[in-house]
Amino acid sequence: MAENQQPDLHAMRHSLAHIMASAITRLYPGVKLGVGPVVENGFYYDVDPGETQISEEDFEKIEAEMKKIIAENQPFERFTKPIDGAIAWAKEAGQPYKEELLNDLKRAGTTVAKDLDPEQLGVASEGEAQVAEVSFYKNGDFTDLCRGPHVESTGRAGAFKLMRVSGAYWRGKDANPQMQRIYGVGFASEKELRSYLNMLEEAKKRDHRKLGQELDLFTFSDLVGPGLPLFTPRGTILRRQLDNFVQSMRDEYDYQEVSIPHITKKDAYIASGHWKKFEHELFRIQTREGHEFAMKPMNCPHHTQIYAARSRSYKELPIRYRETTTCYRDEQSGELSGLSRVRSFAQDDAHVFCRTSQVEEEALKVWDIIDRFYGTLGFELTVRLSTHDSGNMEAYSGDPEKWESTEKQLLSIVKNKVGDNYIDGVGEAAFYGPKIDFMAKDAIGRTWQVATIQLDFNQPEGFDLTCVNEAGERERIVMVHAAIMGSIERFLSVYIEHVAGKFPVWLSPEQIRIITVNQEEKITAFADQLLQEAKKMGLRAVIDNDNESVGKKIRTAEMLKVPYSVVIGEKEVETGEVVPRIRKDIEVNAEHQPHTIEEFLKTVANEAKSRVNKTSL
RNA sequence: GCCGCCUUAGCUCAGCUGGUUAGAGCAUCAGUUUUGUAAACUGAGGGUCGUCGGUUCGAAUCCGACAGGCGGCUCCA
Repeated sequence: MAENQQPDLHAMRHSLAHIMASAITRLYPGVKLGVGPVVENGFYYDVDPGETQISEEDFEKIEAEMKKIIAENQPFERFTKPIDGAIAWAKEAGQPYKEELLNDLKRAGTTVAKDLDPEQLGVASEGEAQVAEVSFYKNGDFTDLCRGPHVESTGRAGAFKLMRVSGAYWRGKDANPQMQRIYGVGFASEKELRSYLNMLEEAKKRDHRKLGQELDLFTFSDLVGPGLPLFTPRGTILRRQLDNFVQSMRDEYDYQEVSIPHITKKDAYIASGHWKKFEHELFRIQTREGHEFAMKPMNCPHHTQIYAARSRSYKELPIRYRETTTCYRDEQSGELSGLSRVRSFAQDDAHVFCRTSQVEEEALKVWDIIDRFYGTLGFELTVRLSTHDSGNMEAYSGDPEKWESTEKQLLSIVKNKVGDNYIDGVGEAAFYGPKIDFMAKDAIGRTWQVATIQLDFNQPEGFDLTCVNEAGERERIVMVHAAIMGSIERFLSVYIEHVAGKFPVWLSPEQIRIITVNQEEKITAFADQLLQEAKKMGLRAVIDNDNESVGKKIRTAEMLKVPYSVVIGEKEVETGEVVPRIRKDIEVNAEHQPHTIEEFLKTVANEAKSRVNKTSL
């Protein structure tokens, strides 16, 4: 079968992890080993080298040793030991982490930390073993506890490169000792390795932090503080255009815009349940009279109070509030990164207050907006149903039955919409309810969580939200939380990298750049006339009348990724026509040809209006 | 927050093992030039080498703390 002809990348990468571990053991005797699994594109091994530290400067040495082991073409030999014999082996070999894993295997039959009682992790056990024997793999003089599989011998492990070393908690718990995690990538051939490394270079080029500076979109200030982005005029245009697009679709579905303050009393978060869970992530404010306030980390409590300002009839429902507004969360400093994770961010937020019977229709309306938004921006979406983890109920509010029923409701919505084409996100729910999350796949194949539709039965309880029903009784309602971009900052980080800074015309901070050949009066006047016409049509145009060569000014326009530029000189003044220079990614139906100013501007304006990345010029 | 690495002009970076007034390109500003589709020429300004402290006759260079950034871990309403 053809499949058998394919190199088994998983086995190769796993073998590379062992080869790296054996190299490290040779170079750093006494090193204690953690785990060494296969990950996307490669592998890692967690090691505890004791007093010494392994740094990226040591990679050359480790790689050389690995290459030696590969050249020795040691066979991978599998053998088994009874569980108690294995534990004795770990003790003797001075491998306490392996011993801990073996104890878990013996007692619970697994080493997966999240499936185990945290109190019991790694504790030695007496009595009957869950696992009778365990397998080992040996290459050369290196032996490791391992389930396999491996390639036949070290010579067949493929091409690799060590990438980085970082800290990682033993078994992912921050109370545990921190080990050094050494990452490598592995591929079947040198050629594939090189093409992967090239792809990484490409990803670096479109890094939103780099483009944000080059395209003058946003900045950070040490005085203002980490995680607090400052948007320039250009960046603000982008935000505004994206937000307008979302809001125009919300308008179709009769959302009403509301407006709230950015701080609130602590009491609101006690009622919502957020205080209990996120007390330490709030920016807190003490008033001079000693009352405690907090910067809002989300908008639902405020919005509930607009709903709750008077009694509501069932006839009014659903009531849909929307607002794009900034939230503040005191994220851990090590978490902050560009626009992807910040301490102040704008949510394009909305809350629908409705009866349970109205949830499906409302969710589908939001879903429609999400489809149109991401479709327009060229993302492929996948859906995740994020539900609670019944083994970890302390992370959630409300009773389990209510969780079951609301999840069933969301499941049926998802099934109706996409059939079985969704991901099961057990344990991914919000503390107040299950949600439908949307993941966008970007132009270089990475996926990011973006939009979300959340069903909340807890906050209506906490804030006692009701409507008066047909029988004249107070009836509990539910809330649907819906963000399309989620956070504009985070969305921008994804989107800037998706398009590599080449925004479609409707989003471009600068749509047309008018370049003068020289500073002669008639040329400047013509350029200015073009500028005024463009402005009249609602286009964002800029004149570059600097005393620089035309080549230089073209270059500047290219580097700013302006979609259209026109050069204005003697010729244009005489004929009254322009030959637009069009950014390469924009699809054109014809060669660049002269157009009257009116034709040109009309075409660009149409393109901007229809939010496509095409032109009929 | 934790582990590791990094921090020299607005940006990108030189500055060997500590040794006189710290450099370059781009950007900025001024002058010359009046330019035709990806970088004209000349000149000028701009840095208490992230901050504070220490070692030393002497610190951009060595050590420490703090701040900020990067890569991970943990977390993510």
